[in-house]
Amino acid sequence: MTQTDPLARKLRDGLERLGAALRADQWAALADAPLNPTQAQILNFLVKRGGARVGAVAAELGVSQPTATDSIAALERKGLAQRRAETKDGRATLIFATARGRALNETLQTRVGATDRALAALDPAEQAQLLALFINLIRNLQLEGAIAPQRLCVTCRHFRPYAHDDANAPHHCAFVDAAFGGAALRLDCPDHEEAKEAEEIWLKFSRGAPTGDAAREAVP
Amino acid sequence: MTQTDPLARKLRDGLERLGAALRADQWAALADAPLNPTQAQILNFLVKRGGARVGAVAAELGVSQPTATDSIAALERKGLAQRRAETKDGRATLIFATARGRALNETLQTRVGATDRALAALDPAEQAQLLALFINLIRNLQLEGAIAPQRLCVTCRHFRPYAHDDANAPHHCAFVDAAFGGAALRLDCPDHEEAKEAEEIWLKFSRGAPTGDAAREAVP
DNA sequence: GAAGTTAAATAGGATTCCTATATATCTATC
DNA sequence: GATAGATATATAGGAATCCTATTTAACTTC
Repeated sequence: MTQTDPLARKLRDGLERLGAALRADQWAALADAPLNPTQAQILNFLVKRGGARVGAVAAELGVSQPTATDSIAALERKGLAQRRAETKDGRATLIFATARGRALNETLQTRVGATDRALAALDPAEQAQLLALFINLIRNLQLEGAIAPQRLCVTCRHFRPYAHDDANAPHHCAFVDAAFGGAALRLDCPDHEEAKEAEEIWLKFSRGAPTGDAAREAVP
Repeated sequence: MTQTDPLARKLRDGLERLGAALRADQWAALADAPLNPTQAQILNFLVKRGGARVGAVAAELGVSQPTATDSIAALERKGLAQRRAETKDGRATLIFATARGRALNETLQTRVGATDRALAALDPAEQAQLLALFINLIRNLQLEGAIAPQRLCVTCRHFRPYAHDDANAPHHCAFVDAAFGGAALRLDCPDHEEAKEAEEIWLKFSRGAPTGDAAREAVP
């Protein structure tokens, strides 16, 4: 592909538009809070991961390492994050959210913005569709090396796509040993372990249910 | 809704992730160009619209008006945009891309980044699905007043959803007087005219094809 | 152990991005 | 038509983001 195809170009424009709306939303949600969207995003990442290196923060935000250092310093000044030496590697620094940081993150994460409402207004089938498409895109970006590996179900060694007949919960997670449906697929699971045979799992997943109705819905 | 529902929350996270990837992409694509993603986005907007007011630029980017003024000034310093008095309204300023600006925009828009490739890797049916979902979301945001009115087919008075029997091109545009399919729906059409009966058009569109197979695909 | 690689910090600087306010101009009202 | 209010932008002021290039320290490899 030497040229963007028109539809992909349109989708990028749409993504850009939604991204801008999300960013504006975040500023609005933080109007009374002592931080800005970038800091809030880092804080949430630190809480979710229970600490992270500077490089991981930079990769998560998609910014350069010095920028991550800058923003982490801002969080530190505000007493929301702390820096500790990494024992395994003397070059590295681990960043943690403080108790105050965790508490603040908790209140911020429950706030509902315009984008949340727009997403919630989709009907459940559309939401599930969108989630599947996002997972697909994130996986594509990961394969390209454009983003750091995400903790997706579809690349996890515990994931068994279409292990069950139940159309509402066809998948199985071997870690929690439970069946679940497409709407419960995760983008960032703490129990994730990268599968060696990720490609194989993906094929099984993207092929859809293995029964007769696996035929494409586009076909009448 | 006083609390984000879990799936909507997950979708917001996904959107955030894709937005970050897109931003990183834009920086990479502009590595050798004399501007940054924000300026490039403004420049593209100015070219698409053939000029815009400061306020419209701010609304498009989802930033405050002074921020838009700042970035427009940066484009002006670089000789890529120009400011003119708006004749209709003495308070307003119209911003235009210069010939150099238009030329630069042209070369930049043809560049293909990681996000474009990730989108292009989706199969055509998935791309069409994603476009429909984006349109739905953008419309929801517009209804909430969270973003400025976009020039969408689905809110245009020339749009006739499912006017034809052809499953590949069921819609009709009365402006160009031609049939077209879901993949050709626009997010920013220069010929757009806001429909008075937008809600009605939307209902007709979202209900799907009016024939017997209009039943929800979720139903067996 | 030397050379190369990697993680983070530092330096330096342009720009983004905000809120608050000033200025002009338009619009609606008495 | 004068006046009050609303609107469009610019300005002021300042914190942070964000970059590239470089330095420092620590790990890794041969």
